[in-house]
Amino acid sequence: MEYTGIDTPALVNHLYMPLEKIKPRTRIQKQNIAAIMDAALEVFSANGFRGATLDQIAQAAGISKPNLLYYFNSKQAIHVALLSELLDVWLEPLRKMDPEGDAQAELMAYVRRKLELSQNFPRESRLFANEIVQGAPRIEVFLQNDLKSLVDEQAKVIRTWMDDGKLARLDPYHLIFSIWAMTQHYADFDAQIRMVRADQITNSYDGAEEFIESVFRKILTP
Amino acid sequence: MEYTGIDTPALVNHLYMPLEKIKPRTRIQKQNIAAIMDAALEVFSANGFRGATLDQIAQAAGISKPNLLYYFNSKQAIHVALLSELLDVWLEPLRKMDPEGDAQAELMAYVRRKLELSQNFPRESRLFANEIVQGAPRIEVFLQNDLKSLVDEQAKVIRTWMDDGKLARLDPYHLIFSIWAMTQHYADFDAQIRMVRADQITNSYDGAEEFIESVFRKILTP
DNA sequence: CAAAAAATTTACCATTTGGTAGAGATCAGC
DNA sequence: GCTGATCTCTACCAAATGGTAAATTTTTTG
Repeated sequence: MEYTGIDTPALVNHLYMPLEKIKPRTRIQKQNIAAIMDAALEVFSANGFRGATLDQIAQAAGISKPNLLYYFNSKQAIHVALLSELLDVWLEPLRKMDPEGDAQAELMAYVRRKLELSQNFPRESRLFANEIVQGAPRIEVFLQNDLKSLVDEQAKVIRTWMDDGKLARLDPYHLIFSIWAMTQHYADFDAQIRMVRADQITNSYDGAEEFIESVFRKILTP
Repeated sequence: MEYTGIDTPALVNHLYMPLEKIKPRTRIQKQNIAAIMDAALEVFSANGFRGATLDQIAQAAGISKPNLLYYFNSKQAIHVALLSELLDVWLEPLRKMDPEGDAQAELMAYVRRKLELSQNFPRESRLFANEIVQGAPRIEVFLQNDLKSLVDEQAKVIRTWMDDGKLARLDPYHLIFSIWAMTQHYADFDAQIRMVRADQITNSYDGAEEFIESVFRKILTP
């Protein structure tokens, strides 16, 4: 997910605005902020917040550390900017699940979109994984509010579907968690999968779609 | 400071890792090493290798940093000792799966044992999660050897069972990965689950066993 | 109990790291 | 092509961090 220029925390005359969305105004800002965000994604996702260094990020972005700190005035600021830019995209598939649509088709589409997302954006997946494994200290508020209400809402939808006999009866929360678990596993534990299957496949996702689809089709069918 | 090779240097006259090979000889050694390992598990699992500091570990263990370094001569050494002490325990359930036993019962028992393990030892689960998400730099060799051959072996067993019609036909590797994904998710993403379900449950594992068992029963039944 | 061995403490050190100051260079708009 | 705003560079700094040296205290053992 490359930085698009939309809703990014920016720095104006060395004033840090934590979650304010400010459009970069100049060509150079656009360019540098995009480079920084991409570099930060790379470095944070591979090392976690504390494991990442500003020097690494600056180098990956092709600028100097002080210059990096001209755009984001702290390490936290970059991290927060990254996460908040990403959270929306990450939840879109779940949000898109339509109560009016066909129950099984909607859920299978969710599974498929979620898998695609983690396949196409494994670094983003690992960025979140790093954050959550370590207790989600920097996105706590978001999880408790936005994520929680979305999940609650969609769990209700799923429960209605089950009540109507359109899906096998299962705990909706655990169902959602199992979708997360199985789709993200391939991105988050990519290293393990590649090492275990080194002689058989080069891409962790090989065969994953068929497997996951068949699993969820089986367990969702009433 | 950070090096990736395996270090075996000894402190004073004895004490080298892995811990299994260490024979603590005195009461004090036994006590302190146990305290250090527990503290290190706590700190590493919550912060990752790089995010953990020796000061934190020493404090959690109730000793001074130099004293800590009297028992383990580097941060790496503690980490390696921890991981190698744990790896055996962690793989035991998979190893225990018996080709002669009843296919479904064996696999369901594996699922149950794996879930129990991550439920009873969530810190251990997160220790591995941290390590693998970041590319498994310090347990690469183990994954490529011990883990790989065990998985290959048991995948063969599972395939035989499927050939004999005792299980539904699925990719054995993906089946194993899905077991890992679903059981570990509750430990590794505990923070997320607790925040999403803050008003409903206090323990992430609430309802997990029933759900997971019903899922795997469904997908394994031919 | 005395000597040897083991354990702990105090006092350091070199690097790394996040972050700053401020001078100088470059750019955009008139 | 001038001027103010934006951008980048050099030179730093203080705190944190992994680790060491060596003296001192405690424990074990003959």
